[in-house]
Amino acid sequence: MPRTYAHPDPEDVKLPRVLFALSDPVRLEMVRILADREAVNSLDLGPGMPKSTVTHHTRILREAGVTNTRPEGRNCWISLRRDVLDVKFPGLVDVVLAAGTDT
Amino acid sequence: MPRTYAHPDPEDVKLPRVLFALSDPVRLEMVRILADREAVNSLDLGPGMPKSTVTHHTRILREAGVTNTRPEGRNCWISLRRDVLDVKFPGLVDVVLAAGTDT
DNA sequence: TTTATTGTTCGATAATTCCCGAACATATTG
DNA sequence: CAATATGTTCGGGAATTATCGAACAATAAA
Repeated sequence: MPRTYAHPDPEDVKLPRVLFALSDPVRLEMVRILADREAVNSLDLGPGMPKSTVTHHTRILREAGVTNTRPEGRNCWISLRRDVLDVKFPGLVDVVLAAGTDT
Repeated sequence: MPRTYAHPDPEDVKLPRVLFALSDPVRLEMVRILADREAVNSLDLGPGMPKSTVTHHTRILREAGVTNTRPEGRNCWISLRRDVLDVKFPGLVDVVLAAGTDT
């Protein structure tokens, strides 16, 4: 599958795009799943979801700068880019994670 | 003009919708304008912008629960619903305002 | 090498969103 | 009442987004 994945440089991670990436319930849930763990296999972010749909959402998160995607074998390890997010938008990830699932 | 405006109850203010409302540069700028002041006349939120476009964006902010709209005469005073936002999503508004205009 | 697994890419469709002009409603002012 | 100012509503057109099946590429395993 994937050879390389383009990630925005930290200076290109913009708030509106990040907020948009987080504004979808599906992607918000993905972020919640990622919060606890170091990295997660991409398809595990959307259990029972069509693969192409998972790809769609993970791509939006990645291109917004919210996540990092590291290919390994035929898997994709996805993680939160907290290093970037916590510097550029301190508290944002915490705020989002603090909100309950149904809020 | 307007007689009444529907505002979501605090328990109906949901994070995805709030984040979506904030994910647009135009609306983000509106929120920045609102941050300092107690209330702002609606059309002052979109200087030089078509009125119907201002209405469009202010409606999305209002229906998401981000702003309050109070009609007075033929004006609309718009304000941030910090009372609700700061309780439901503590830190969110601060995070957004802390980010520079170009980030 | 054949098979199975993981994930992407490519349509296609339905739904949403954005932008704005024109017409309208409401309220103030002359 | 007539004229003006503020903001909404309606309509349409362009652009984006969401969802997903089908075909495909790449890797790992048998």
